[in-house]
Amino acid sequence: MSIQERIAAVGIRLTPTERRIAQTVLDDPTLLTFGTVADLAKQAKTSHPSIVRFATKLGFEGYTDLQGWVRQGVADQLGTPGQRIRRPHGMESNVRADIQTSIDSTLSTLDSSTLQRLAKPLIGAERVWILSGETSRAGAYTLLSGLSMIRDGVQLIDQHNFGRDLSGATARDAAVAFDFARYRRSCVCAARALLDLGVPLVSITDSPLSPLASITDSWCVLKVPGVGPFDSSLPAVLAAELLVVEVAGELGPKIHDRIDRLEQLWNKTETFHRHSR
Amino acid sequence: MSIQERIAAVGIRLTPTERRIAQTVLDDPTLLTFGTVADLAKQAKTSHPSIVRFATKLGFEGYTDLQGWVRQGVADQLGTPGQRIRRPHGMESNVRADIQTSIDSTLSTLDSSTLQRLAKPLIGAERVWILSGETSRAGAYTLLSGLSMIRDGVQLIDQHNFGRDLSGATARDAAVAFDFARYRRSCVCAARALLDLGVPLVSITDSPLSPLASITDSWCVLKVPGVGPFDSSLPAVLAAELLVVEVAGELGPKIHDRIDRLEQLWNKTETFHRHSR
DNA sequence: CAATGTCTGTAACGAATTGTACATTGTGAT
DNA sequence: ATCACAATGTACAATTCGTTACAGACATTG
Repeated sequence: MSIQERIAAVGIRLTPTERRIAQTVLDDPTLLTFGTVADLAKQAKTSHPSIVRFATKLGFEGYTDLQGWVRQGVADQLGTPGQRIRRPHGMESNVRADIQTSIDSTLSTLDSSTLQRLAKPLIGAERVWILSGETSRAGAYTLLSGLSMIRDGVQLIDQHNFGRDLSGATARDAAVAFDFARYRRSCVCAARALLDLGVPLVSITDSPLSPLASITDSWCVLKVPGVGPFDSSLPAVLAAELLVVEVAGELGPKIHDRIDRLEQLWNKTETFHRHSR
Repeated sequence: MSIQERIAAVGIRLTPTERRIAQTVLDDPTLLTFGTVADLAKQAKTSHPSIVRFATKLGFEGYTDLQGWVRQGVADQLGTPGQRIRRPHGMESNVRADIQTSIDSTLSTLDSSTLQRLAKPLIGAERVWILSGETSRAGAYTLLSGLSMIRDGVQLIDQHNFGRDLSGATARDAAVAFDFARYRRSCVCAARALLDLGVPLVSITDSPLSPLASITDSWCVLKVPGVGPFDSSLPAVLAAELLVVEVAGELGPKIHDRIDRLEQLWNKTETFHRHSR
């Protein structure tokens, strides 16, 4: 049983101060292994007794008992240095390595200037249309969610209603198309239709040979690793998030008011659970 | 420089008792990291001052100094790789580095055994319900998409129709809940409702303090980096994909037929663009 | 509005910590 | 034998530790 589990076990019964202590402990595990009551109290901005109460609430006799338990845990790991680097066995390590390099590659592909170029059409656009295939749905959703929070008029287009939704698109709008590997016919068609209407198109795909890369000049190519039987959505999601950051950066302080209003709305409608952090 | 090297450096100049202390320290490194002067003295069958003299002869101010140095050494190895990278840079907010370490941390959190534990309820379940908050929507979609391809009865629950959709859930089903940071009230409520119905719940969250961690025993905690104004969805998506891989692996060759059939269906309905790759 | 109970910080106390002054022992040289 | 000196243990002082008692603040309830 880890310290995380032990905290979670009583998580709901913790008072605000104890919750703060828990967070502090989770942020820096060394505090608990090496630190004293005073150290912890200072870091969590509370008093000594609250630390002790925290320890007892976790089911220990006192702080000494708690610290002893934690130390026993790290002492066990300390004894066998070989255990520390236990590599995941089997082919799994390939999947993990692939994911790492994929993220790495995506980050270097989407460097500052590329990102700027891709984000540019989205900043001044009246509306932003988002198109996506199946494996890239997560990326499209991320872009929708992120962009919606910092600007109006963002629409995710479902494959079932291309005609209805796209009919009002104009050259003052912009579109982002995600499409990977098995290019969705409907997605490609919709992208072509938008281009015909004069809408600037940003396409995020996985090959220069993609049907979407050839019909626009704002595009990027991401490397998509296979994870298990299917392709990973991570590069698409990462690209979407970086795009949001870029657009947010360009819009600057204008978005602060917007976010504040969103915050107030959430509070009023009690969207969130009470004990948030 | 390790403690062994430091002892060796002054090895020749050590007195008999100091030599005994050194041997004791080398036999059990735990004594130095956690023990007090009294503990060490007892173990080495000597007196308190000899311990202090031993510390000073090694070039430290006193025992406190020596122990602090040793603890710093193990603390460096103790923290996660992500924490280690972040240490020297201080509070620097580098989005790209944060993303890298976040992926890194997620991969190490979801090791083979943890993944197995989390995936287990999803394998035999009659139906799988997926709940999600806002920032984790992308992860929920990824799980829906991936799981749907390898098994039947996967449902993504929208916050607007919890009641209608969940009413038929039974103890033979399973549920996966994504919820991060600002815990969605509706998501927490739905999770509780499912638990009341006896449905096994797997929760993927960002803190042991999450309301979802405390009410189930299949859960994991992911580190979510801030990307721009909002939190990243990458850890959730990655977790979802790894879960799919795990479930797919457990189901084994059964899923091959299923995928083949899916393939044929796609071809017949011409879902994809002709020039694929 | 009073009563009650929970939460949390201040103050104090005994135990344990490290470091130091001093006494004792052991050893080798003269 | 005795002196010099290093090695080691004893005793004590100054902190610091963890813990407990107590009282004020705060919210909740009747």
